[in-house]
Amino acid sequence: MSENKIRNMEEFAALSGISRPTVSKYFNNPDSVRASTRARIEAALEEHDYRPNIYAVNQNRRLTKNIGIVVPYLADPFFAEIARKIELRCIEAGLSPILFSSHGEKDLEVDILDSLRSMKPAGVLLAPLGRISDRGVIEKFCRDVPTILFDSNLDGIGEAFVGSDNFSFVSQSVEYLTRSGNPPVLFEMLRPANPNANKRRKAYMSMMERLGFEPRIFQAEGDGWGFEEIGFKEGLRFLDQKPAQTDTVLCSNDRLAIGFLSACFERGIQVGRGESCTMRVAAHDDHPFSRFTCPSLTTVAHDYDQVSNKVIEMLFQLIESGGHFESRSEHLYPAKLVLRSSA
Amino acid sequence: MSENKIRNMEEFAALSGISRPTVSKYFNNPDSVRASTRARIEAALEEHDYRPNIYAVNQNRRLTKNIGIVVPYLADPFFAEIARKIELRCIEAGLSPILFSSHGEKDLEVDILDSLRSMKPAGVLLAPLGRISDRGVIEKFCRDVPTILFDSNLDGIGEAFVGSDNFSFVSQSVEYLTRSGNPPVLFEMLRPANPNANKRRKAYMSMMERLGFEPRIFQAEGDGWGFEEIGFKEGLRFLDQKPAQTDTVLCSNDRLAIGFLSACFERGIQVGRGESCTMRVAAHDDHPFSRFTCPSLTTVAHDYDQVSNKVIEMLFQLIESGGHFESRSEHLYPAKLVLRSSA
DNA sequence: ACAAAAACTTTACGCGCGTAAAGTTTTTGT
DNA sequence: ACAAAAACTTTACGCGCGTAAAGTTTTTGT
Repeated sequence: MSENKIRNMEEFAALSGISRPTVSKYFNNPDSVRASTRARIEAALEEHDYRPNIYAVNQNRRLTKNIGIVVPYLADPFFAEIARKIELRCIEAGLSPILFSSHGEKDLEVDILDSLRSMKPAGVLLAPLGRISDRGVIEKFCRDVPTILFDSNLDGIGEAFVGSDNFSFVSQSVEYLTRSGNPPVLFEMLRPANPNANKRRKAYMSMMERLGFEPRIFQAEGDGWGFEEIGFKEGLRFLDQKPAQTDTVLCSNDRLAIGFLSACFERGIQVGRGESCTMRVAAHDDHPFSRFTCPSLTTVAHDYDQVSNKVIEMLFQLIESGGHFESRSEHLYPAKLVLRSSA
Repeated sequence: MSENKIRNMEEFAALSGISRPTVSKYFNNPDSVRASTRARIEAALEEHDYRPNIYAVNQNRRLTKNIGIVVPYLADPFFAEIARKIELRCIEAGLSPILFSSHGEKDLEVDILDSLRSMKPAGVLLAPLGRISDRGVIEKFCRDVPTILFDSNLDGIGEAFVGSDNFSFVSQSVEYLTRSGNPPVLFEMLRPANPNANKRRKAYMSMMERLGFEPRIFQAEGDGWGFEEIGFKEGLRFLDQKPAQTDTVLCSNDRLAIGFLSACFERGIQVGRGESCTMRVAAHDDHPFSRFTCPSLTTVAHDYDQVSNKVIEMLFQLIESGGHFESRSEHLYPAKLVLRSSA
């Protein structure tokens, strides 16, 4: 590796003995040049380490190879995990993923879409905030930029939606809980940050009806993304109700359940299937920490791999189709019951 | 907002009635033009929504306004949290933060630095992987790109280091535990992913010596960033040792403790200060979930705000100094003991 | 061995901006 | 009100690349 720095493609082309337009062609697609010239260019690349100026490249391309990935709240390990999977797949495919988090704030989501728009990305994978999203802004964005929604759906927006099937989550948890004990009360947020929560409530209602039980819902107060805190505080309020409503609680998601379990512990209530236990708790999502709660949490798991694979597959299809699909499709993946100790 | 799209700054300048060089000046620094012309430009901006092409802008600037933020493992909520704070501060200051996660992989860290180098960032905030980092690559990167290290230090690399004082963590936890009960055994990883762990071990040794107790260390097997799993599995191994070593355990970090508490629960061991409890557990970091473990975890907290503020302050100083400091400085912030129920 | 096809070179222009230089207008300070 | 300073306009060039067009060399297939 010689130390003389190369300023631009012109200089590099001269050193490699290949003309600049051909070198340019190579960087756009190494397979588009003859094997012998490719070898010469790569030999020169070994010697001199040169990389095309990404800004000059992107200025002249209609679309870049950038992929915007937007999640609503990165401090939630669930999103960190799925973002990680998607990122790695993009890198493998020679694309440049750029990760953004809306941090639970509507304005920040708008700002992110704004700067994404000026980045001319080949595609955007957007998990919207949901209930509090500025629907108009997102709709307009999706008309300008090829976008696939994931995790939470906004009807009719984006080229496609990929996510888990909320009915599948709830049907499995309700079915299991009713089969193995008393029917569950649903513990959820009064004003959920995420539209999946609404779908889960509806699924709970319909499942309970189908099984011939009366649905009962406890709605926790509190806003924002501090679900554990809400689950804890409102869990205490729930537990302190007299008379006790039930011995079986189904939390809308694992993060609420983590707080709820903490409230049970605080009140000295033993949770689980054992004889000495007076409460059963289950939830949905299979959060990375659910294996380590006390007791470990019985939950229903997303199929991370299926969802992230499908997101990537749809993204590639979208890019090949020139950024637009004939019709919008929705892809829902079933969830898997994970039996642990809490119910 | 009229709908005719503006192609470039030339067109926008014409519409605003101001010459293009002055408009360019405005976008670089709105305060550098007369108030009256600024008003005219901003009036036109209201009407026509135009934004300079970032690629053309960045091509011509020696340095961009991009700030690279690199963390070792984003699925760890601790890093998600500190990244969030730093990101928001950059946005406030008119910079463009770009977040990367090494996902615990050496090669990915190298790739990230590689692509950051070609992005001509005004500055980079790097929390390196640590023990497994390719030290040579990072050293070379820091010579080319103005970089501030945070969270974990690499001696002599980067323009400055900002982080928490590991000795402060351990001195407070050990002091508290010895004062209120039996001296603690340190529960740590045999091959910690992070150099902070080594500093904590040394601090533990010296604190125990100073207080006149014999240091005892349990080293958990296992590699990678799945700390909870390691804490759980090796926690079981620790608890099953006969004879029992101690009733007081100090985990090197909270994520190990989350797994360890789960192991205690599994073995039916009651943890806490109460009369019926047979084990005390404490740790370090004040992980976002530590408030919701069962029992809630006594730990020592990073001063997130101080650290992230200082990181940002040093970044701004670095940019003003033209990317280089006269001498490398290290800034360590003391931690704060957080008493909860586990010890 | 030959023609056709493919891949290359040479030349040239354009992308959308930063920015320098020279000249003009507006503002500032007394 | 006046000169000096500041801010502007006009003109022009450069950044590092993509890419088109015309001409040349190399490869391919028979």
